[in-house]
Formats: sequence, C-alpha cells, structure tokens
Amino acid sequence: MPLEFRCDCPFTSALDVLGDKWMLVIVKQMLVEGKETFTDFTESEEAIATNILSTKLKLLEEFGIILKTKRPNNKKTNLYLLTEKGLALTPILVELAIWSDSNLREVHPTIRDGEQLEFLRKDKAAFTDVLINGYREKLEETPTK
Amino acid sequence: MPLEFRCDCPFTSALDVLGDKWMLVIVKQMLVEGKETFTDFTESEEAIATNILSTKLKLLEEFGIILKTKRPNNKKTNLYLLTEKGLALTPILVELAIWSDSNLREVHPTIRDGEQLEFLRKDKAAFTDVLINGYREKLEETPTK
DNA sequence: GTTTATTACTTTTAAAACGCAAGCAAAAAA
DNA sequence: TTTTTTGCTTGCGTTTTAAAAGTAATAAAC
Repeated sequence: MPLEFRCDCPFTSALDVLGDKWMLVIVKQMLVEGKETFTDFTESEEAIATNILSTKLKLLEEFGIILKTKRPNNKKTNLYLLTEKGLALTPILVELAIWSDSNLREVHPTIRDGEQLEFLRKDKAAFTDVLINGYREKLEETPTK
Repeated sequence: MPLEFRCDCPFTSALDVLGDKWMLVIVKQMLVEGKETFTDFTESEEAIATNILSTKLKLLEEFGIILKTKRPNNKKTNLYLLTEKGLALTPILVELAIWSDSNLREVHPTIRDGEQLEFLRKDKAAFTDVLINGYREKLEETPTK
C-alpha cells in the first residue's frame, strides 16, 4: 500500500511517515534500549501489540528506516537494525526528550529523570553523538547473514 | 478526558502528546504560516476536518501549548496563539524538516524546496531563532482581550 | 518424530478519524 | 431593524485504525 502524502510541505511530510503513536517509539527502542528482535519489542514497557508491531516493522522497512536480517548461526530469529536513514532520526528523538523534560513534568510527574537526562540537559550534541556512535559500534560488532 | 501516559519514558511521553497526524501540523501552521483563526486552519493545504480541528485545538489548549483568546474589538473570532511551551516545539519541527529534506525526496519527489529550505540547510540554529523571534514579535503586535 | 518456543499473520471487536451537514451566536450588510 | 454572512461547534453515519485474541508456520529441543 503506497503511502499518500497530504501535500508538499516538508514538515507535514515527515509527519505523514512518523506522525503516529508507534513509529518513533520503535526507533527509540532500537537506538536507546538496544532492542533488535521481535520479542525484544513485545517485552517493552510500552507493550505494543504483536499485530501492530508486525505492521509497523514492515512500514519502517519499506521506508528504509530499518533493515531486517538474521544472525549467521540462527535461522529462526529475525534481527531488526537501524539504517543510516533511521539513525538520522536521532536529533528528532533528542528534541522530543528535551521538550518532555522541560514541559511535561507538571502533567506527568513520574516521568523518568537521572544520569541520562542530566547528560542530555548539559550537552545535547554530545548526547546525540553518543547515541549514534554507540549504535554504529554495535552494528560493527553484529555479524549478519 | 485525562490523557494516559504509556510509561515514564521521556521519549514516549512526548509522543503520547504529539504523536499523531495533526498536533504538530497545527503548531507548524501557526509558527511557520502565521495561521491564527479557526478558518485560517480549515483553509490550509492539509485540509483538516472541522470536527477534528476543534478537538485538537482543545487538546493543545489543555496542554498549554496554545492559548485561546480574542481581539479586543471582535467578540466573534477566536484567536489561537502559541505559548512558550508551544514555541519550545520549534526545534522538533526543524529537525523533522531536515530529516524530510534529506531522506524523503526519493519516495516523495514533489516535496517543497527553495529559499527557506536552503537557509535551513545552511544554518539550523539561525533558522530556528528566526522562527521563534518572528513569532514573539508578532505576539507583541497582537492586542488581545 | 514429537513437542515446544518463537515469529508472524488473521480475525474479531473497539476506538478514533473523517466527511457532511445542521445549529448557533456575533458581525456586517441591506 | 431585519437579513445575510461569518466563525465556529456539534452530531451523525461511514471509514479507517488500533487492540485483543487466536491461528499458522518455522525451527529448535528433546
């Protein structure tokens, strides 16, 4: 099913792809939490339903944001990995977290705080780099078929 | 209706509020296109339905992202204006546009290009500042009830 | 070979989005 | 002052999307 773009606006077009409850959450789980298999995702605290997970993984793959592969020694478990196009979403995720941190605590007091957030507040660019480079290293250490 | 947050993750919580087809599009229309009345929004190229617009404006107001007011001399037309919390969304919108610009053109060739995008590519921080300061000036020139 | 776990798809049910049109109050026009 | 237009808001029926649960396929373990 070919996605329909609402118009030619770059802002809106990004939201045509990413503007829903799950797409960026899945990317976050891969980038920040190191999730990479189907069950990894189903065990997340966000508790995504398996059918929706299936659909969204397919969509992400279609857009070239993730890549579906396997480990050389395991023919069963699929591996889902971020592509460069997916890694390029990091700044968006970072800005979302910053906005939450400073604007959502009054309506959501139990929102997480700690070392990571402190680092993010102190040096956004470094935080972004750590995420991206950390993931790139992981990719190099991951043999795929 | 009180919004349910899925969990305590700052990334996910931002998406609980903003992760849908419309919330950030409406903010963009205000920030980038200067829209401020109900009919302004309905006349947008994204063509939002009136009932959804009504719902989303109410939601945005509930979260303190926008503010609903009137001009002193007009009791009919509502004015919708971004608050500081809303203006703080600018970096997110900017990152979305950057990602579109460099990752969406292959699947969406007619995506807009031009002076604005060139400026954005050249100096992201300056682009962001222009948007925010431009909107702040407009606010000062706008007398409200 | 049989069992079990993992992954993915399908079906069913519920919620949200949408298009359309009616309703209402304020403002502008006649 | 009456009428018409403007600016929203609301309600209803349809379509789309999400959630829950159950089914199928595959491969690993026994």
